[in-house]
Amino acid sequence: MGKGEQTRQAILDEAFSMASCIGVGALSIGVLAERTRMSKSGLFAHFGSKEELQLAVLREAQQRFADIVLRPAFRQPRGLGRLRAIVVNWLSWTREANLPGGCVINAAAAEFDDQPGPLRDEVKNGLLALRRVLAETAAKAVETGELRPNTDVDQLAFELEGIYQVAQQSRRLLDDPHADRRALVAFDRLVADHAILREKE
Amino acid sequence: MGKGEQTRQAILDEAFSMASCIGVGALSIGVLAERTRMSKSGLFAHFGSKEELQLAVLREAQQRFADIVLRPAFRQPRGLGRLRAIVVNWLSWTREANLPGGCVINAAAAEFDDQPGPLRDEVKNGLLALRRVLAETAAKAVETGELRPNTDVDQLAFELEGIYQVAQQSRRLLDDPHADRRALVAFDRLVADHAILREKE
DNA sequence: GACACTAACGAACGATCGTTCTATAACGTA
DNA sequence: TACGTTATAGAACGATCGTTCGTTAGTGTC
Repeated sequence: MGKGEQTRQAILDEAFSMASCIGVGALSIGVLAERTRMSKSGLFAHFGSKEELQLAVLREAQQRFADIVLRPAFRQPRGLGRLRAIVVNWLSWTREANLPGGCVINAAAAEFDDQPGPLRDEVKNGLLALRRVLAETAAKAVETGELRPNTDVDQLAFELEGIYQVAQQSRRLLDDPHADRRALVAFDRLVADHAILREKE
Repeated sequence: MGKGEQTRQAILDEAFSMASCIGVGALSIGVLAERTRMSKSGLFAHFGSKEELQLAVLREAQQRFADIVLRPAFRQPRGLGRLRAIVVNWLSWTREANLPGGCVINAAAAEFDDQPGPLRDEVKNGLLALRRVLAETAAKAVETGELRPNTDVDQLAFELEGIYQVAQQSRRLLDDPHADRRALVAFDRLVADHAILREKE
């Protein structure tokens, strides 16, 4: 990795953790330069525009999400276990990644849902892709016979996303120490509703 | 209502709808003055500081929420019907209120969850109060015998909030036209899980 | 008609914003 | 060691930020 690439990654690291606290939209090149002990112009040269920097942060977030949440879960055999692994990793990924201020992606989702442009598109595509992964993982649990054949996997992905969002809000804003537990309770109930009943289990 | 109060309300109306699009944190006194055809200083005098203006917007949001979502629902007799009325009003309240850019409160929740101060406190208290209302409404449905006595009403409020959040995101960011229907499906299933079973219903 | 009070204005403040330009280091290759 | 390339710095730009100040209208009261 060349020197430039190395610096760029260091900037991105700092920007990533900053964005997690104040939001991608509130990122400031001046403050970021100060934190990385660079000049504004030197830092700026790595991205060409503020928007490009913000996009880079969003892409970085998606990549880390895939590395921390999805990839490990996919080492589980397909089925309900894999789906549950995703949820468990998902709930704790802001602690694994360098995200002192919570999930960048969901914050950006609320921030840009009304502002057309590349940033909104990036967030939208990322979340659509995630929904697809969730739905497909659920579909595999149908194949394995763990979920009922008539399960609406898109509805399931929808509800999973809801569980995640409220868990984040409860933990971060409302300081609820039981948020994760509540999220898992919700997940188990949700899955049980679509599970194929086995006697005595 | 005196002249001053009238102007202040007009400013607040505009700020409210602006905040819904760009977020409470991104409100700008200059832009707001332009939109209301006032001078920056004239507008500023009504609030004394930007933070005070932001607080006023958040309080306005909570008041409108109570007027549009809660008050009408409480005209229903206590029980599941009332709970469902809250959810239905809740899902559509951004259309009733002047909220072209979605729910201000939830956007602010994501924005300020990491920034201590009066704004975070205001949002947190508002959302805690909402959770309380939801839980108490559910508790009344236990009293009427519609929900099981051992229902965890706080867990239920938690999950309701999740359903709302993902519905917002699906509708606003992902442009999903079925978001509200999915939310109601989720609600009905959630309630059914805690309902007292009646034969043939 | 003088007076107090409120509402709004216009100008200016220092700070910070994103961005541009030019210059200077540092580095890789010959 | 010289040269081209890349990486970073420094200074300045015009714009906008929140805020302050002094002043001017409008309004009701004695």
